[in-house]
Amino acid sequence: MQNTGKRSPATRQRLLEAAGEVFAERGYRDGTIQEICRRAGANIAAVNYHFRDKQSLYAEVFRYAHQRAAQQESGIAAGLVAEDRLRAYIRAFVGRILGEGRPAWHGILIAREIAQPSGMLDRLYEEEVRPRHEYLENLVREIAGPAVPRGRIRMCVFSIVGQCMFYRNARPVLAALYPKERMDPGRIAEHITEFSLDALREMRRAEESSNHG
Amino acid sequence: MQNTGKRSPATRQRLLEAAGEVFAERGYRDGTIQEICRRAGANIAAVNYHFRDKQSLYAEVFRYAHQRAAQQESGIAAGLVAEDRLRAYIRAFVGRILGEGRPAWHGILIAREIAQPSGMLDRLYEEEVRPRHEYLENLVREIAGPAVPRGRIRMCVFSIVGQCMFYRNARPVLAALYPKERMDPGRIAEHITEFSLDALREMRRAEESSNHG
Amino acid sequence: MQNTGKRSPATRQRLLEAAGEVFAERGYRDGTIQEICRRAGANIAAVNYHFRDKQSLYAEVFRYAHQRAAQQESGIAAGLVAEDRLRAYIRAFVGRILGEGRPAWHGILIAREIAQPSGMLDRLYEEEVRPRHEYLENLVREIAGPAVPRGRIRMCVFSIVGQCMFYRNARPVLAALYPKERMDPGRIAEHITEFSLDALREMRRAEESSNHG
Amino acid sequence: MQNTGKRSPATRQRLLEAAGEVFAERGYRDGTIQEICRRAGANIAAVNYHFRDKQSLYAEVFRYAHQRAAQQESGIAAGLVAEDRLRAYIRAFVGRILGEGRPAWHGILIAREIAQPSGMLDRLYEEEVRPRHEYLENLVREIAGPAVPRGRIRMCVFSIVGQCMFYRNARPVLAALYPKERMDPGRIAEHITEFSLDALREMRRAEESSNHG
DNA sequence: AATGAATGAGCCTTCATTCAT
DNA sequence: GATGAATGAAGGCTCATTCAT
Repeated sequence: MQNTGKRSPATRQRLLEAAGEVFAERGYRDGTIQEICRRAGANIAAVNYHFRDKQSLYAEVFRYAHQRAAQQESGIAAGLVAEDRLRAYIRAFVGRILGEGRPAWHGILIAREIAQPSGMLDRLYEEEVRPRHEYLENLVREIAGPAVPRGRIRMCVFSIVGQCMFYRNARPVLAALYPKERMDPGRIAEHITEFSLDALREMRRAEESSNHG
Repeated sequence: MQNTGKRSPATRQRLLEAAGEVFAERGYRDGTIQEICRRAGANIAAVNYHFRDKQSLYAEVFRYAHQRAAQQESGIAAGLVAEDRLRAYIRAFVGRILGEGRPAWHGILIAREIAQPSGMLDRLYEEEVRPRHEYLENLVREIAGPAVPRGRIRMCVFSIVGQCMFYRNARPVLAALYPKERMDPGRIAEHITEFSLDALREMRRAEESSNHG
Repeated sequence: MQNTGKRSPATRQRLLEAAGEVFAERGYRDGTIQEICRRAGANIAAVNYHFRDKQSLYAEVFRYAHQRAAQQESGIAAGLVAEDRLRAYIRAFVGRILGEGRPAWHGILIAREIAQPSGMLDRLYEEEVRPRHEYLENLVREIAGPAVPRGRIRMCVFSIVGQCMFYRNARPVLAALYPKERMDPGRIAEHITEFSLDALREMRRAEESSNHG
Repeated sequence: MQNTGKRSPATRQRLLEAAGEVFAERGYRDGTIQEICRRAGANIAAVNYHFRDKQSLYAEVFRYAHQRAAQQESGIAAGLVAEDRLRAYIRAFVGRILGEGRPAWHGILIAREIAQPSGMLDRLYEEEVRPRHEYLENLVREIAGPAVPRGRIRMCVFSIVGQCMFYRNARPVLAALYPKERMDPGRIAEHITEFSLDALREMRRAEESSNHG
């Protein structure tokens, strides 16, 4: 019916893209297989044929998105000083979060899963979240200095990530509160970087003066 | 069957409490009326009897929670200097977010709504979120100084709120990544306060030196 | 739509009767809930409301049929000599098997379950089959005499039950092979009784002569 | 994927064998084409390719099984006296029923069809069942004598066949009721033969005495 | 001759909602 | 005021079948 003419050898991929969109828009439960198949131009039984289950499709969507994201993220900012690497990282993070990346629904999906975990995130945590946190931990350690205790470092990472994620999670709120303002990823990233660098530098200063004094 | 004997004039309230819990745990769609009525010890038709709709019940739950929260939140920290008022505010915010407050599900519900808005938040935004943001804006303005432009001030508010909210949204992630660590609201609030104050003070310093220099 | 007018307080029972018929006619898998509800004049969701599951309904049908059968079967043939009790038993058994009893589908259902056990028969075996076999064992023992070994007695019970069940299981075959003949339960029961008594009496004679000789 | 290399001209036969097993295990409706093709190592479209239908495959399975059985069954017991021919026949029948024959699923399939006729048995009845019944009728006539009326003879055949079939149909029941006992085809056949011969001989005696007296 | 991707019908189940009591 | 039996719509899933290759 739909999709007449060619044979579309990549129904599976179209299903993944459609499922990503639908799940991002409506959530896992509200996103129906019918809608997914409709958008993919496929039969209603296509999901069950290519993936086994709605749930398996959901898991596969995450794997697919992660894979696509990994293809895009290149070695940004190799060989820069720590502060500039932090700046680059935040810029990329905020950019991706505000929908500049390719699979626009990836971030939304992750935010959803974080708000209402469905149990299929254990792998996601290890593959996506932990590497990021460890990368940031090293960066923050370099900037804040070796004297800052580990727990402090970690909370600084949380502070940075929290500032970035805020623009993802609170987007509808911000749109409602300040409807006129445009979200400029560059400006946001610049602010977060400055805000955080100020705090980290001050932390190093305080730590050093308290130790060396 | 349940609730024999008395007339239970407070069925309505028990339904609200039960609905709050259920919606917080399972979300709007996954939270079934049957479960809500079961927990409230009420008949399955009670929801449609007392409230008109599942949706109306949902809206009423928000109104109810806001009302309860308003009863609790008193005028904390009146008459302190700005930095201490910020400290007090963050402490209260983080405390409430980490489940120290009474209706434990209130914060969860809001976080859910933010992640997946169902359209009944317009009122919520105006009644709950905007006052908080405006209060914080004034605080940040006081600390950062009058020279900082408005957009900057606003983003600082976002940075503060983002740091706090992170511990709500990312709770399951953090529990998975760092299972051994305990979340201490006091320590967290202290860190966020210091981190933010460092940044704000530095901002004032930079702004003043660039203007007065 | 159906069932207008009264309120039909016994939808549950009508569902049980309808389910009994449908499962007997079509089997568990082929018997659809839709057909059951249609015959019961109930909504398609009625099965799920009154019973939880199709499977639970199926189990309940067996319980219900057993209960109805127990109400009917009275203490037939108390105080008769063994041979006449056997005659009475076979007559009742064949009569029930050939559909003279009330829930005509009960026997069919059991035959079906025996041909393709669905796992919910463990209870059935203990409650229905074992008592019958033990009753018959005692009867056969009385007739064949104490000298016949236990295994032999048991196989005689199987011979009797087998002859009776044949008219249930092979009904369609017989109807196809001998379409003109009518199945007369009385004549059948009389034949089985004579056939079996002849064999049992001969067994006693042989046993006694071989022992006492 | 499966079955690479060769051309597998015997796919059709493998499908028949697999279908026989699957239909015997699960029944017609529950036995899926997918399972059949999987076991036969064939493509999922193979059934619809080699046979037209699932139903046609089912019919073909019966024809195939009958053909195999016919190849095996030779002219047992030619030239014996009637009683010994009956003994031989019962022994062969019970042996086949208890799974000693080659296509183990053949008997199960027939038992299934008898319990739940699917309409494709008309041929089966004529080709398999009627010859057996006629053979037995002649045997019983010889043993019971010419004076016994035809209806009586026929019911004796039913008694014999019923005793044998019982061990097929009631197998799971017996396994549940008497789990320790082993089914010995030889002993069973011997019992059925003796039980029946006793009854038939007595019948001849009674008939003769009542007629000639 | 044979494949496997794709189809569409149909089933079981869930769930919010209504209605007579 | 409150109950609970009953409803109907909709979703996920299975499965036999078809079609282009």
